[in-house]
Amino acid sequence: MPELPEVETIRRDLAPTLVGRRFVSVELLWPGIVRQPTAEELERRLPGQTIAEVARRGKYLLFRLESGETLLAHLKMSGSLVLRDTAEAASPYLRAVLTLDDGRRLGFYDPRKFGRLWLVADENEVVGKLGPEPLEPEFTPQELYTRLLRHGTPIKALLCDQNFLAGIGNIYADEALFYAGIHPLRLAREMQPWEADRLHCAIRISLERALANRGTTFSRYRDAYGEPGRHWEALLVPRRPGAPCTRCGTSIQRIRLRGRGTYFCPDCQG
DNA sequence: CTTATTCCCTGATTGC
DNA sequence: TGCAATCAGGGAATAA
Repeated sequence: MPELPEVETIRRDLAPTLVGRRFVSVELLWPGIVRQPTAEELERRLPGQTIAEVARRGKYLLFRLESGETLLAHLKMSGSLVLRDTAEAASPYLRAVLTLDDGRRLGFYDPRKFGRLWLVADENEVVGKLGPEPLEPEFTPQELYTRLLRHGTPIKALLCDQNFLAGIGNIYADEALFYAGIHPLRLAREMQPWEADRLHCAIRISLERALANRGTTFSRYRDAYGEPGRHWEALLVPRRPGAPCTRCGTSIQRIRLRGRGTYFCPDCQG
């Protein structure tokens, strides 16, 4: 479950080695990984293209190419992108290998086959509808408050909606709401201005703390070197029902919201 | 326009 | 112990 901090960690790992490099070949061990165009067309069009920039939008990684086209990758639940200078160890989960002109290889591993690749002329075809980037200056408490009022849905569901705010998923939505002291089922349009301020701050701090620890690994997430992140131990909300709240010791509750496990402290987030 | 539900996929976990 | 059923979840597609 790579979310913004995990994808940004991978981006920072990849950018210095990939910018200026050229793709020389594409090997699709599971062609279903290509969402757009067809697998055959991506195999034909990507080789020979040089990487101008490695960017991120929400949970998407963007490899902007000198041609103006963009290669996009989404890791979804269980994907990882690992850079090596030798051939990959045999793995049943290796779905694609992108080889670069310096001999390095970018392996896309994904046990659950949810992850996808796109090669498009206009990246907005894929990421155009995403909400604001929470760490960018355009995301302000005032803007958050105004937009919260337009929704009659539980705040947790809204935080996970990529068209409302890009990059937050199940874990960091729970973290931010805990930090802000807001119950996950509170309706967005009932939020008070000061609560939107606290939430805005809480979102940023939750993401920045995780980024400083190179992301949260609790099962599969790996950085571009194949290493786990260190943030699992530093999460404010233990993701086990009945575990003591890190702030007050009360038993952490688990509910199901939109099919997602939601953890919160009934005392701190009353 | 909004919000809610189903489905994809497979390793891990739970239940009998 | 073993095997089947259930769980986990990001987001597209679909329904309302």
